[in-house]
Amino acid sequence: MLYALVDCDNCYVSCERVFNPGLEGKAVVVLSNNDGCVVARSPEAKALGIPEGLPFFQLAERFPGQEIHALSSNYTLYGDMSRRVMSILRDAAPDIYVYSIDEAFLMLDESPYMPVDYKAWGEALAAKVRRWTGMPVSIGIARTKTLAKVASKFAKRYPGYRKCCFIQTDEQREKALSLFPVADVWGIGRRHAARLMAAGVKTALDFTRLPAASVQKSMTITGLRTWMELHARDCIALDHLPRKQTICTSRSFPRMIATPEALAVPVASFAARCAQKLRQQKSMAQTVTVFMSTNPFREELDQFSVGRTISLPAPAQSDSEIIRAAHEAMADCLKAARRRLSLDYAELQNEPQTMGLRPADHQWKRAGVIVGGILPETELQTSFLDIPPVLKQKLQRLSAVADRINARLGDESIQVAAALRTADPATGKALTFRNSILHDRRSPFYTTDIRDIIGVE
DNA sequence: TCTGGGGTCCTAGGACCC
DNA sequence: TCTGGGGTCCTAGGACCC
Repeated sequence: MLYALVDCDNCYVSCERVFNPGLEGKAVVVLSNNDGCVVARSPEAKALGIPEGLPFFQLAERFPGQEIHALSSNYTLYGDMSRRVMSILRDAAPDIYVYSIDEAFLMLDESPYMPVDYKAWGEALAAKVRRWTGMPVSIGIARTKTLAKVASKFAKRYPGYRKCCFIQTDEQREKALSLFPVADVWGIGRRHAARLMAAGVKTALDFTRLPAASVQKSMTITGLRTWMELHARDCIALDHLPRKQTICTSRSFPRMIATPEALAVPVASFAARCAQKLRQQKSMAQTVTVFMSTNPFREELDQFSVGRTISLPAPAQSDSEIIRAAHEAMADCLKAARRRLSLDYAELQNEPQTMGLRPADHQWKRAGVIVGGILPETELQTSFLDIPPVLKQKLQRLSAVADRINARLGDESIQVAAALRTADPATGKALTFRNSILHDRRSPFYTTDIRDIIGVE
């Protein structure tokens, strides 16, 4: 068995360039939600030394006079481009595992009777993806997934590989690992890398020469698996988990929020989105967690973060059941926050100079909803603790109808009123939490909205 | 003024039971 | 004065990924 890792080069930037060739050869960055910080960079932007995660507002300060194109993220576009790339990969190999929006593992058979020149096969596949979608990809092929990752980095870095690197022999493996920084190995993160470097373990090859027992001791079984994979022993399983075990929707707010009424809107929106994801993967949840935190960058303000979990009376997947539980959990969170504040208040009363001062409410910067205890959707089980079965079925059907309308007319064409804000004073249009998120620099929905289709003049 | 989001896995340690 | 032991379950926190 061989693994081919197909990795899109600078995925988000490449998506933008397909439809805006003027960005070719320029320093381009794509920003997170609310245009918060840099999440993707073109090679030119990397060459300028722009770090990943740099707050957008520091970009102009840190790189004055540079021509840098900064774009809001357009996940609709990236998701659609990803789907196109993956469908080509699915034609190339029957067994494929989509690992993330920009990566997939292809499982390749090796037959002694019909040997395949996988190096040439990979080069042709990369060229085909590029020609059909405009997306540049790099392909690494090896006996384990960790080694395939290493190979793909070589394919990306050196044009001589023509977008495909095959680590075939032991000799090639050792050579590659001796040139590969230990910090870049899949599964070795910042913490472990720093410790290894300090101990003089600099390359992936150095790492493979450590005794297995000491690797397990300091990096648990997870680290040992990585060690074995680098020794060409296939041991990291990609669990084909069709259903996620938890589903989370969370966002930072463009401005901080202090009142429960204002917080209830995004929380309902997150809950509805979680419910929608549940229905998409044909699951039901047994618990709903809400968490929220203040702005850690505003050190002068009172800091607090809190999360509370509600157990549902029976598994649920409808918008209204999940939202109701989320609001209950949110109320618990706020109660805990208030308790904290009144403790602080009591302490303040003991200090003569602050006596009589009332601590201000927390200013929330970020919140989220997690649904857990996920079970496959089955026949509705009746439980005497649950809402009446007739009502439950009605709520299910209501959500299903909403899903169909949104599938046909676009997301958020119809939604639960609790996730709505007041009308936008300028346009009179209902303003949802989601379209209150800032994305001033977003490209058009070239591939998914007929109004945004590219024109030729 | 402005600082991302969504997951998984592993382990230590506490709660609880007998 | 002396203050069990072993098992299981759960959770929080840390580490990692993209």
